[in-house]
Amino acid sequence: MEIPKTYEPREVEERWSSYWETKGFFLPENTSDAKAPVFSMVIPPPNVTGYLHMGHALNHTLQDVLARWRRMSGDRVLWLPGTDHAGIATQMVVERQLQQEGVSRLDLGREKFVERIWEWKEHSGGTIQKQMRVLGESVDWSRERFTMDDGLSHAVKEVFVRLYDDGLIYRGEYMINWSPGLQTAISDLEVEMKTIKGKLYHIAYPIGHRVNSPVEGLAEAYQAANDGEQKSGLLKTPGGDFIVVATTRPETMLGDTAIAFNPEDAGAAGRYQGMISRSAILPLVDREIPFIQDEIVEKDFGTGFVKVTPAHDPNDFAMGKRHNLEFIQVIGKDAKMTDLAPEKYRGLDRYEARKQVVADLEALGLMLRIEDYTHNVGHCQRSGAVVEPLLSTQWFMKMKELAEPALEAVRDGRTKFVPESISKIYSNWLENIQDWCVSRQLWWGHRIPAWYTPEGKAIVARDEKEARERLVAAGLDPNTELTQDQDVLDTWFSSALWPFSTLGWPDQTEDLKKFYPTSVLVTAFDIIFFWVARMMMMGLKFMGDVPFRTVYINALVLDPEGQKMSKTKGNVVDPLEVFNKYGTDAARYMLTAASTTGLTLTPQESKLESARNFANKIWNAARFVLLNCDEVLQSREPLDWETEIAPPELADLWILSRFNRVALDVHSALGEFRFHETAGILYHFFWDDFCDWYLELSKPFVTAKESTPQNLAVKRRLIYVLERSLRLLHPIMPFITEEIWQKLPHKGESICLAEFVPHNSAQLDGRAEREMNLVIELITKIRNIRGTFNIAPSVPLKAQIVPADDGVREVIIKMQDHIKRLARVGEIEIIDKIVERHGSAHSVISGAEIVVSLEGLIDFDKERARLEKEVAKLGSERESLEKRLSNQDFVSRAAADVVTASRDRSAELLDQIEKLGAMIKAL
RNA sequence: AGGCACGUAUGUCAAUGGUAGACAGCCACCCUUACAAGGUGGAAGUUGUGGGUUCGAGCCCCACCGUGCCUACCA
Repeated sequence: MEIPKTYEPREVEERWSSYWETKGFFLPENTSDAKAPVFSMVIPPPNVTGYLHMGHALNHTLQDVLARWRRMSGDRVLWLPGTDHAGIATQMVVERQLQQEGVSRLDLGREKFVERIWEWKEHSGGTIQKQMRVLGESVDWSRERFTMDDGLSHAVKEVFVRLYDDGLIYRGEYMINWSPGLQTAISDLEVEMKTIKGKLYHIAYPIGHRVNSPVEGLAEAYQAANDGEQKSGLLKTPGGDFIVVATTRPETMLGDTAIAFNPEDAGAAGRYQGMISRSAILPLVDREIPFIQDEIVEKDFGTGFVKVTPAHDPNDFAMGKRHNLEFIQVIGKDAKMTDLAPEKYRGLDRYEARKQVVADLEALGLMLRIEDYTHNVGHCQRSGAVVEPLLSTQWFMKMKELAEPALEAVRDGRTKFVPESISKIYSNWLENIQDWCVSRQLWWGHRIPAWYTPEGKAIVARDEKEARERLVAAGLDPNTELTQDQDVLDTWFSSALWPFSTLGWPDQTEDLKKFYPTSVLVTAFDIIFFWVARMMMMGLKFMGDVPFRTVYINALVLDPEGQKMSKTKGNVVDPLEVFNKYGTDAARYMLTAASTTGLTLTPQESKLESARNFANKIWNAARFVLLNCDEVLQSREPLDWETEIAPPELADLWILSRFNRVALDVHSALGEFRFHETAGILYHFFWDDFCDWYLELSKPFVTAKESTPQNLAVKRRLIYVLERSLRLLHPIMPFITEEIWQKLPHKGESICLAEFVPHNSAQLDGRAEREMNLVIELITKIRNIRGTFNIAPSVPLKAQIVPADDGVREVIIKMQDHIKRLARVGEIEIIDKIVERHGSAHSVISGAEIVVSLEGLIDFDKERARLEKEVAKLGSERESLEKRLSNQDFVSRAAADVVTASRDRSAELLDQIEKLGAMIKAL
């Protein structure tokens, strides 16, 4: 048999991923037991324009680990894949394409444009799906969904209509976030606040008089008025009174319809007593605007006067509503000044207008001060443009009523977050939730199912036919002309339905009954609000139950320097490159092992190397077995542990016990999403226990030329443990385990469907573990001596061992051949008492004393130092134990088993210290 | 501004209130018949600082210093 010395992942991976998919192993129907428990997950649908990034790689790996583990544990597993239509992103991609052809989407028209997008999707859209296939993710491709599919679109309409009928969706003119870059409204969540260095402009507004020619000296007067303790924004001059307001956006003053100040300033002792009865004349516009009092204005900020632009600022909008102000929209959707602005400014871009307004105010002497000012400005997440708060008619979803059940479901534990601390963040957001603007001025997406009569009355219905029926019901002419709303819904609207729309809702399908609620959602932290919370609300509203029992939040993947990855920083790591370089299994292992309790994950080259080495270790352990166990491997039937030819020996009982403990631990760790621990347990079991000890112990029998019954039994058990270990490793490292498993005696078509090893408590063997630990410790101590004195491995040593009791004696006799070989000792003598001390090195373990003859090799200073160091180490441990034990409070208050353990340990330490002391003395 | 995390070996991270571990790196010796992507042994820590609770604190509480994230927004 030819087997390469190092594991070559690439060739292996290609073979198995296509095999798995062709065979349909990942369909839940594949589970033979129709009554088996169900385990279901929906994938967080990636953006259809996207390609796999490290975050997906982590997210998908963890889901795959869970899916494979549950599948092997006998569950009917559904892991449903799909993508979302990413309205804005996708439209942008195709628009950019058109731009290169010199065509705009408007030239093409809506229908043709949407056709183009579908074409694009068919040809270029499936990148992530292809990547997922390469990675062998165990999703059910037969159930793949896309948010723009007929079924899911149907669900979207149904939800919209029902929410509307329930009064939870409404249309109205409100202040929304307008993205001038994208020419659409966006939701609050899509606005990203960035700190910007801007200016704060202090502007004087005249009270009760017009300013037609430049005013002198106002800036100085303003300076003087604010020099002292008492600051004031009211300037009295021979030419008349002025008030001063400050703004970061001077161009909006053209739309001012009031000046506001805090009611306390208006009171008897207030600075601005009496102002309420006066009015200002808006410079450059000459509009007379009133003063209003409003709590929202802070007295201590600036002058205490605030200009109010109800059509261009969310706070001002609220004040406008409260005080019945005029809403004058001076900036349009194209971010240019409208016809409602004075003629001079019309058509100017908002920033051009700002310059002009500033210049004009300066010319009039009304610009009193311009200071540097750092503040936060909303930017459109997608286009980067500065968001314009605009008054606009849009569709909204009422959230308060929907949020309450979603809060309750987490409070009462119907849905659990892992880690638990996430639930606080979730609740906090839901408790302060605002209504959701769901309409988007795009062409790609679910068109809003609303029709308008020529008079502008909106009829919400599933289709035009139903809209006409509803016309009749409303007593209107069914033949009246109807035009459908031009807008589409936010992509997240359809994503919010994902856990049930993908399963066939609103039809009561078998899948829906079987797989809803889903068992687990694995997702990233940053879409808790965008997605998780909204799914909770929609699931509870339309399915009457939570969409998932557990939400596991995976870590945020940082770059190797610990920085957040971003395209602008240019530090994005392509997971496919990493997976290619180190192998998919190694990369998966690294990601799993790095999934600790923290919220971030910093992949490191060294961790990947270590993971690759682990894969190679597995490969070579298997290589050893495959190259040496021919006669057993010829049998294709799985092997039994019990074999009549030779009874299990200590090492066998030990590894079996260890294996069962590990199987048990892995089960419970995965059950609680402790991925890091799972990876660690398996690593140490396979490398330390299986390779370093069990496999090493087996060597004399396995490599022996003659096949005695004992040799055969050892080989059989070796293969037995290896095959089962592969099963435990499979969820994390699917490819290498499949590759090897297929070469071993096994049952079934694939390790994917092999049983995930029932742990057998009866095979836990504390005695075997204790005895084997003694052997391991003994060998380690002798190796330690060899290392200290730099004795080459080729030089055989002579060891004497003093067992503490007959049990130990028996173990040493039983294992002496192994001990000799692994410690490279030529001769072992079991003695009752140490006689020859001079010229030997000594060691003490729990249960035995060891003497290694080093005639001519020993360095007494080194030996003394070594023993004294050991004494010091044990001594300090004993000291602290004794200190504790002499404390009456400890003895009386600490748990009994802790006290007992401390006493035992202390006695043990004393024994060893005394023995070591005697050894030093005798040197 | 408010909220939430986090500060542990050189790096990245672990550790139900019971004397701190892993991986990588480092030092020494070894190509010992699966693997040098390996083997054997070793060195490395006042757990950010200062208090408190407790028989006992890396872990719980308070304050401070430092770092990160989220939410909101101040004109």
